[in-house]
Amino acid sequence: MAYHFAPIKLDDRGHIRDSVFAILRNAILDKKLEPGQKLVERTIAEQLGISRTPVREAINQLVLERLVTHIPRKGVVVSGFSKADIIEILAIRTSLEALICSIAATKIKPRDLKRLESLAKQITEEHGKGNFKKSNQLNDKFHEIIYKAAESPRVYSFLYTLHEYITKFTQVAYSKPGRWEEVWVEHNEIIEALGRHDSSQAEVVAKRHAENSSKAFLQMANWEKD
Amino acid sequence: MAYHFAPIKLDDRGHIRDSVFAILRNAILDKKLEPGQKLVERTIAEQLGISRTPVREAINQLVLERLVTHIPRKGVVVSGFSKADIIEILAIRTSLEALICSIAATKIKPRDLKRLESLAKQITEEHGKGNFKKSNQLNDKFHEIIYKAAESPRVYSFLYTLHEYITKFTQVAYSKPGRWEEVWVEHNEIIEALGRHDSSQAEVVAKRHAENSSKAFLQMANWEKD
DNA sequence: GCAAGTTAAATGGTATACCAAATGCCAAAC
DNA sequence: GTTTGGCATTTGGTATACCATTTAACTTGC
Repeated sequence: MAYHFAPIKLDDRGHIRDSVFAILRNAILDKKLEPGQKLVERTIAEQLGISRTPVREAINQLVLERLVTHIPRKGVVVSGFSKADIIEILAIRTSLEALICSIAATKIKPRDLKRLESLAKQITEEHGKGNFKKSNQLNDKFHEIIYKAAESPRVYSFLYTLHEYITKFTQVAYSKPGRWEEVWVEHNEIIEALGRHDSSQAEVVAKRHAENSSKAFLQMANWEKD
Repeated sequence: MAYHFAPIKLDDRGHIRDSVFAILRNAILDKKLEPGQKLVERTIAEQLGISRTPVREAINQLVLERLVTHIPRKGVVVSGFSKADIIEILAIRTSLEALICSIAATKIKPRDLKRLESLAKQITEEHGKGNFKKSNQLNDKFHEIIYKAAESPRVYSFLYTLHEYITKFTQVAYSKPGRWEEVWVEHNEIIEALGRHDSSQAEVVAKRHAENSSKAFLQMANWEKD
């Protein structure tokens, strides 16, 4: 029930608030902090061996990311993610994946297309060898290349955040049987559309890819709560 | 060049940081603060007659909204919005409008459909009478009803923020000749799709509506800068 | 014994104090 | 005159102190 954090290491030259933000965020996404749990500035600051100020700033950022909810005159509590929340997040990701892919189609360079082709092959290979962790990493890289090719900083950062929610918060071993064979096909459809610089087609196939991933994801995740 | 803010009124019981955030945000969106201008915590705090703390928190929020940029060891400066930025923002809005409309189609109640029908008529009427301000207000209300019907808090708040950027930051008298006749048609297409609870169709017409609005907007806004 | 009022603890919001890094200016040395 | 070293100022980051509000417990009166 109670939380406890080890004192923070001050070795790094980064800002304490960012470290605190990462600590709290990971604790929530890893479910070390349960939904409904109250976060008390002073307590966290004492445990980390720092003052309230950076803790405050970290908590403010968590509020803006909706990972915690500020209840006036009550403090902040860890938000719960309902099934409806997950569905909303997946839907947003789907929309923005389609968007970023259609933008990327207009800007992508041959070099990145080559890297995508190579990655798509490797993903399938590694999965065939049973290296699921590796294939997931490569999959992330695949999408990251597309994200970056679009040169759309806002869409990129939205998608990055959403991606972390989806993969970290829900610790689903993301591999529905047969899904990776579909992924191979869909990745090639995406590469093909990007290669032809066909925005509308890229949008269509990226949307379908994200929708299928979302479906597979929801099927794997058995949700209890509403 | 230099900025100056009047001392803040402490009458209201809301948090000072929120007031400061609103003041700075409006100043940026209204171009009272020019891009590249440096924001100094102490200076703003002194001018507003408060301490640095709430100013700090307000500035942090502005950083997260990308209205100001934090340059390490330099301070925060007001971000400029390039044409590419506007295009990105319009594209995100288009995607999310299509999404929220498709969600709304599955959830909308007869009462809201009635209100939409009535609003669509009023918008056209008021525009016909030359009450452009009024028709714009009603138009916002029209979209707000759809936003709320979708019961998707994250999409809603994204769209809300984007809407403020688009309308406030760019002070375009948003009325390309002939556009409102199209709007009348498009609004009715949206109402029709929502009424049939046809998600895919709602998505299609909402996307087209947002795309056309974006086009009209970009045509009206003559951008000088890259 | 129960209820109401008063007080003390908890907690978040704000103000202020302190510190470290960086920048710029001034003086001294060449 | 130029360059370099050092000091002062600026500025943001962090710590701490103070205040207001709320909650809860305890006491006191019925």
